[in-house]
Amino acid sequence: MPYAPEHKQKTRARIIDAARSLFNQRGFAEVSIDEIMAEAGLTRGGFYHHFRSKDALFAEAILQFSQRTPCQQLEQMGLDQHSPVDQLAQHLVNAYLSQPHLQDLNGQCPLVALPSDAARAGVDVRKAYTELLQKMLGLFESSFQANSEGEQGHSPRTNALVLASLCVGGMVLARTISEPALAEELLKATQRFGAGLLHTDSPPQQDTATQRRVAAAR
Amino acid sequence: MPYAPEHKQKTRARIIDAARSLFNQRGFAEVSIDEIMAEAGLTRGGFYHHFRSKDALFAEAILQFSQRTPCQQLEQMGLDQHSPVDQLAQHLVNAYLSQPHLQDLNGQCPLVALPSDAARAGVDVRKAYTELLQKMLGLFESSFQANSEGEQGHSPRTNALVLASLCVGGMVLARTISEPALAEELLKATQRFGAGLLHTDSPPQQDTATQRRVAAAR
DNA sequence: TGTACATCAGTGAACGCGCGTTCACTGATGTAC
DNA sequence: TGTACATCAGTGAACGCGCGTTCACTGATGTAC
Repeated sequence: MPYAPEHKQKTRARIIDAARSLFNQRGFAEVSIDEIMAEAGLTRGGFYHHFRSKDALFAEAILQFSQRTPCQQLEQMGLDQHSPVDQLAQHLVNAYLSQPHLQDLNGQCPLVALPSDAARAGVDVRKAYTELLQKMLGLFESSFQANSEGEQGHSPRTNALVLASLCVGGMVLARTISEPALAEELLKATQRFGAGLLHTDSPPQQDTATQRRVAAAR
Repeated sequence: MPYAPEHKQKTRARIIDAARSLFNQRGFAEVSIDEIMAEAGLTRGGFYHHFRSKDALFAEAILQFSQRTPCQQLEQMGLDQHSPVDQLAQHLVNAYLSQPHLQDLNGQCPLVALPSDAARAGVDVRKAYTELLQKMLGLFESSFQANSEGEQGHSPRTNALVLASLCVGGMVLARTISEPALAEELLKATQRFGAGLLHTDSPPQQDTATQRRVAAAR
């Protein structure tokens, strides 16, 4: 048995990471297997020892990100499962709809980077994409559940679906348009609205004093 | 002067229409110039008599849609500029976040069909994409202006940015995921939330009776 | 402890293919006489 | 009114190129003796 058993796994992980980064930056169709393998420090020929096809690698790349989502990164940074869940959601929304995330082509969320690529890919890719969305929804939903105290607003599930659409939609539009000022406007508006939704479950009714308090708390 | 002057323009429009339809269905990189020309009833060679490059055609295709947006279609269907503007916005949101729009790969809004394609294209494409978004924002903003009567909610501009992000984000996610049930959930949730936002400017506070009234009105 | 060996991760040349773009041409058209 | 002509929209073969994938191979590795 030549080579340690983890050797191939490490190489495989390196290829997946290179693929995720390159796909995020330039899209699935625009990146070649040659480039991915070179980025991973290898040559083209070995690719099919690790993956069935380029499409299979695409699915793996999204799955890998799904397991390293900002949620987990925040969790690892001191917020364990028993700390108030809404704080985690709030941090995620703020980080998601931020200039750093807008600039971070390499590390950005695939939900934003690759929506139309994934929509046209095979079912494995779309399943991975769905799994990533489900994770985001789960986090938001439990945050709304923890926060709603018999109020008359929408259900936690509805609010979670709305907040996820807001995060992805705001960022997708900001990414695509050609005017930085409008992009900034989009991020600010969706971030503020999302924060209000999470904080009080009734953002449009909050007065400006509340808005100022929310802003200061950040 | 052979051929009537409008002859070339008609051919050009036919090519643009074929391109918009094919790009919408399969993406920019996945559709070849051969296919577009064939769809328009022509052969490949003539392409460069009409367009500088494939990228230039992409920009034209988005611009063309921008001039045939659902807003205008609704406007042409009896709602002139002086009728209550919020009705137009309401109709647009309902039509946008609907199953028919989800199924209509051919005629769908490019904001939804081609976000990551456009994000990686040249500046002309991104400008066309921006123009399309601006039109949507303009419609929403004037609707919120007409509807807000000194309430304490967000500004019309913020609400418009949020509603546009919601429409695009909800539809992009619904398009991409692999589970029809979740897609339907996304459309329902974002549509209901968007309707509430437009109708009362304070959706999360509306009680279930109000929700039922809004639902019945549709 | 040292050596021969079997394994298999990684190599790089080659395959067929379809792409965007170019170009010499053709032939349908409206105009001039 | 009829005909020769200049125009230019449209044709289709050809170009160079890079892609995803295959395959015979090579050589670094851990194991068996």
